[in-house]
Amino acid sequence: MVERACVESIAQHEGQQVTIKGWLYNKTDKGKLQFLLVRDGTGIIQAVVLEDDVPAQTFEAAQMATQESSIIVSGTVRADERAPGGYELAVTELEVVQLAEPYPITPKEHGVSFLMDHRHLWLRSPRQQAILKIRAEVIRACRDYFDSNGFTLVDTPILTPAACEGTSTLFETDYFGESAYLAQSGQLYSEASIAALGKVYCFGPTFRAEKSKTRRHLLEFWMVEPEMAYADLDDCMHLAEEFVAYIVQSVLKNRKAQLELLGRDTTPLERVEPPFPRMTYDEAVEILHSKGLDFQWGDDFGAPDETALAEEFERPVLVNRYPTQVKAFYMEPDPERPELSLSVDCLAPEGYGEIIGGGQRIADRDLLLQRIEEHDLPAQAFQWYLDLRRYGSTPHSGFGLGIERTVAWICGLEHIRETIPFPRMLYRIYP
RNA sequence: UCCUCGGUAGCUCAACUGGUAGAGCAGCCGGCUGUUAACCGGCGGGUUGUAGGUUCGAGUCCUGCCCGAGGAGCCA
Repeated sequence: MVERACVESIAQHEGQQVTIKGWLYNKTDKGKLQFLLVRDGTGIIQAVVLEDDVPAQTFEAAQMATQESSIIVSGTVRADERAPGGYELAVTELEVVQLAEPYPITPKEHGVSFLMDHRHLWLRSPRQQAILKIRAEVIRACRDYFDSNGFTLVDTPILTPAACEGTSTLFETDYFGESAYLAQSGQLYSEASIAALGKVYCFGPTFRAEKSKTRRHLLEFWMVEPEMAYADLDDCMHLAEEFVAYIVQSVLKNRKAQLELLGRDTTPLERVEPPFPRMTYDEAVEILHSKGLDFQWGDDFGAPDETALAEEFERPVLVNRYPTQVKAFYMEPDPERPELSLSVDCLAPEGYGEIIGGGQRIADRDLLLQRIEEHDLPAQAFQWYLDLRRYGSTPHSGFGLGIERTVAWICGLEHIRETIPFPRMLYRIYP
C-alpha cells in the first residue's frame, strides 16, 4: 500500500513512493511525455508521465485527462529544479476518477461577471484559495484573541422580531404568519449577555437589505462583536487596537505564502502595532478642511473622506466622538459635550475605510427611552433592552468588526466580493 | 434611486466617417522526452443582449426595455 501524501509536505517524502489525490490543474502534452499539474487543496505539484515508463493504459489516461478532472496519481517524489516548487512526481500509476467536461475557467483572463457566475468553480483558483486561507486565519485569530482574553462566545439570534435600527433596511421573512427580520447585528443581545458573563463576543452573519453597489458592501457579511460590562470608550478603543493588531500579526505569521501569492506588499501590515493614532471627529473635520475637501460638520464621512483621513497615518486610525446625529440611538453622549457621542470608528489604511464601528452604550434607562422615541422606534419591541438598564445597568461598550473588509484590507484586494466564498450582492445571488 | 461605461464565438477582445463579422485562448484531429498561461500544423465554432426605427444596406446611427460593471447616495 502506497502512502498518501499531500503536496504541502511533499519535501518530507523525497525518494519515497506516494499517492496524491486531487485534480488536474493544467497539463502540458509533449507527445511521449506528459506534464500534469496536480493540485490537492494544499498545493500544486508537477507529475511527470513518460510513455516508456508506464503501462499503455496509464499513459493513455494521462493523455486524455482534461483540466479539473479528478485524478489519483502515484509515483516517486524527486527533487528537480525544473519543476515548479522544486519537487515532482515520477508517475507509475494514474487513475482518472472523473473525466471533467471542458472546464469554463481556463488559465487565461476572464471578466468579473463571468467569474462571478462561476464562483463555485472560481474558488479552485490559486488566488481564491489564498484568500480563503487568509479569511480562515482572520476568523481563527478573532476567536483566538477573545477566547484568550476573558471573553465568552455567546451566540445571538439571526431571526429577530423587530428592527434594531430605524434607518437601515432589513430583510423580511415570514415567521408563521408574523414578520421576522434577519439580524443586522448581535449587539443588543450581547448587551444582555454581558450582565451574565462580563465580557462576551458574538460572531455570525449579518444582513443588510441596502441597495449599495460599491466595492465595500455586501448584503450578507460576517461580523465579530465584542461587548464589555464596566468599560468606557477608552477601554473600547484599547481593545480595538490590540485586537486589530493581533489579527494582522497572526496573518503575517501564519499566511506568509498566501500574501505573497496575492502580491501583497506586507510592509504596511508590519507597522500595524498598538497604539493606533487617535483623533476626534472635530480634528478629523479640520484635517479634511485643511486638505481642501468640502465637508460639513455634522455629516458622516463618505468613502473619499475616510480615505483622505486614513492616508494621514501609516497605521489604522481611531476616530472618536462623532456627532450624536450620525450615530445609532444607543450611543452614550459625551458628558462634556452632549451633542457628541462616545463613539469610535477604526479606519484601515490604504483607502480601505471603516473596519470597526462601536463605542460606549447608553446606561441610563430614561435617556435610552428618550432616544428610542426620538428615532421613532417601537418602544414596545425594546422593552427587554430597556430592562437591561433597570436591573444592574453598568457603563458598557463594544464594537463590531467587519470580517470581509478586514480581509480585503489585509489581502490588498480591489473588491470585497472575493473575500467571502459566495458573496451576496445587489442583484446577484447566484450561485 | 442617480451618474458613467459596457453587452460581438465557450472565454478575452477586434471590426475606420454605416458597406461580405475576425483573432488569440479553450474544444476536436495530428506532431513533439523537460514543459512552466508550452510550441507547431489543421478543423469546427455567430439570431452581434432584446424590441422597434432610420437607411439601398446597421455590430456600427436613434428610441424603449433587459442584463452587467464601476461609482455615488445609502450604510450600529
